[in-house]
Amino acid sequence: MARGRTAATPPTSPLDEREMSAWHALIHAHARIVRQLEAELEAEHALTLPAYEVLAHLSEAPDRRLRMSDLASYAVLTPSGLTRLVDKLAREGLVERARCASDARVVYAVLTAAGAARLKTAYPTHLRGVRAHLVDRLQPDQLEAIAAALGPLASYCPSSL
Amino acid sequence: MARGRTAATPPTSPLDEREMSAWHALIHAHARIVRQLEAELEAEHALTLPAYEVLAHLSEAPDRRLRMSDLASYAVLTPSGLTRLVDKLAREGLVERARCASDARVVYAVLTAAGAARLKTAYPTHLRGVRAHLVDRLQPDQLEAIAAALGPLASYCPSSL
DNA sequence: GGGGAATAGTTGCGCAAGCAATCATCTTCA
DNA sequence: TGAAGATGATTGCTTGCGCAACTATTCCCC
Repeated sequence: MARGRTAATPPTSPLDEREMSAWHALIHAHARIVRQLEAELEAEHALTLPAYEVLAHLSEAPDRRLRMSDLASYAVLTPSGLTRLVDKLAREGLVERARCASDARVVYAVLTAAGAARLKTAYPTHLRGVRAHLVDRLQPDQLEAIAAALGPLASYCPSSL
Repeated sequence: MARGRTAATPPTSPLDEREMSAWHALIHAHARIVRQLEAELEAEHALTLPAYEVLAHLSEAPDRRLRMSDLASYAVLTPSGLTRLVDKLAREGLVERARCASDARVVYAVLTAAGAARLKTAYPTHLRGVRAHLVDRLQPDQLEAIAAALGPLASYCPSSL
């Protein structure tokens, strides 16, 4: 816990102005962007953001299928959260479950034709939202900086780690 | 809606590599950081992150009190969410409600002594978390870049807008 | 090869929190 | 002044989702 430090400093020094504002900016910007995006997605296509992301990731996966646990990390959900989300999407016919031949423990979520179609219609909304609320409001170098700074903190860890 | 664009471009052009990775980095990093932070806060002090933020904002407010609606925007909650959170904190004796003399519609949330004490013990945990999961993993200029880029997108809008 | 640990996924449970509707109060302006 | 609209806060309802516990399968290795 205690890494080398001199006697007089407190356990950890308080956040300075820059640190505080970065932290708050991250929290607030995220909340605002995600909320708007989700509201639009929900209003126009009856999809939550995680649901959209599940469909999107499946559509880009080989064979349009992914293991549940990989999908969970992609979609920023816990395994249990993903199970229920896939339940729901399956009820709507947008994905299907498929067992894995070589390992009976794993389950694949597979994008159905209906799911692909739904994704296709929702895509413009999502794209427009990401642009309107994030991308188009930043300079290219700012986008780069965010990706470079936050990317390593995200560490997808799909199946690995 | 449609700002000037030439005929051949699609409604909105798809996200390029840089844009995609910034967007994903934001989503994933946020999720990861907030989850860890919240887990620690909850385990050590039985406080959710929004609850901590409410206490923290109150402690810095003049007279240790804030209007419900202002507090809601600070804490990144909807009014209804804040009402219930304050309900809960009040039940635990960490905050109190106070009516406003000049406007009977507004309610102040006021930090109690117990709330201040709880905040004081939770502060190190929060601080350590923000450092460990965000601040200490970035270069100073990266923090600056995040604050500069995301700050405007957050737009606190405390009571004003 | 069989027993214990690890891994994949699912469920029971509970809670946090958003939306829409409602109530109370204040403002405005005819 | 009094009726319509704004504003602040709360509640009913619903849902998404995380944790912890559980089952099923596979891996490891003695």
